[in-house]
Amino acid sequence: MRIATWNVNSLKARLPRVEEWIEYAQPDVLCLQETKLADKAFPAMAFSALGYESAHHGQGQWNGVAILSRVGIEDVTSGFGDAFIDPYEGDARVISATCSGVRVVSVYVPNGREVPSDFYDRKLVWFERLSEWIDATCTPSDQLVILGDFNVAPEDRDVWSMDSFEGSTHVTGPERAAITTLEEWGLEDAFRRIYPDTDHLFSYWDYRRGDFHQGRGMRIDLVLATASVADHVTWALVDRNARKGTQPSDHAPVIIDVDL
DNA sequence: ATGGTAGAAAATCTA
Repeated sequence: MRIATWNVNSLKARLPRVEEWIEYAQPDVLCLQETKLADKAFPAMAFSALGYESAHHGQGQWNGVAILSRVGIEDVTSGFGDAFIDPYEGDARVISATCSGVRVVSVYVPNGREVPSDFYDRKLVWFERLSEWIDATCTPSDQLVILGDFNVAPEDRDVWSMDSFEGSTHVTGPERAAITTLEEWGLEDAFRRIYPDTDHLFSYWDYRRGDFHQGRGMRIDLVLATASVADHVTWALVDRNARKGTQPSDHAPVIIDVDL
C-alpha cells in the first residue's frame, strides 16, 4: 500500500501537476493540504477519472484538506467533532477516512506565524486538541496514519540552518514537544524508519530567495503511524522532482510504502 | 529595517 501526502498550495492552481504526479507516482492513498477550495469546487471528477474516490473538507479561500483513495474510502469525518473546541474554529484542517482497513488522517496544522503571538499560542492548543481527539477516537493498536503538513520540524537536522530559525516558529521546544506527545501516545515518524541517519530531507522550501535551489528547506510534512503500520514500512521518499519545473507547490510530496 | 515569491482575492492577507 502506497500512502502519500502533499501540501499543494491551491489545488486550483496545481491540478494539472497533481494529476500528472498521481499518474506516475501511483499512490493508493493521497492526502492533500491547502486545497484552498470550497467543497463544491473540489475536482472530484478529475480524480475519479484517474480511478480515485475522494473526500474533501474545504472552506474556500484558505486551508482545505482531502483524501484520495483507490483502495476504498469509508467512514469519512472532518474536524475534531463537537466534543472538542477547536482554537482555529472554522478552519478546514482535518479530514479522516478508512482506506483498506487503515485509518487515515490528513492534517494541516496551523502555521503559528510569529513567536510570541496569539496565533502561535493557538497552534499549541490545536496540537493539544489533536492529541485529545486521537486519544478519544483511536487506540495505539489501530492501523492508523496521521500525515500532512505539521508545520513543525521535529529535529535540528530537519532544517537547513538552526541559526536562521532562531526565534521562529516550527522549531520551538513546545512545538516539538507536541510531536513528542503524539509519539509517546503510540505514533512514530514512519519516514525515519527508512532514513534513520540522513539529515536535511526537506519537504518544504520557501518560494523566495531561490531557497529550493539553494537547499534552504525544512522537513515539516510528516507521516506519523502506529506500530502496526510503521513496522511494515518498506520504502519512503520525498519526491523533490515535484518541487521543480513550472508552477510547483512550495512543498514536495512525501511517500511511504507499507506491506500490510 | 524586514527582505524575497506565490496564491488567494480585489486592499492586503497568508504562508
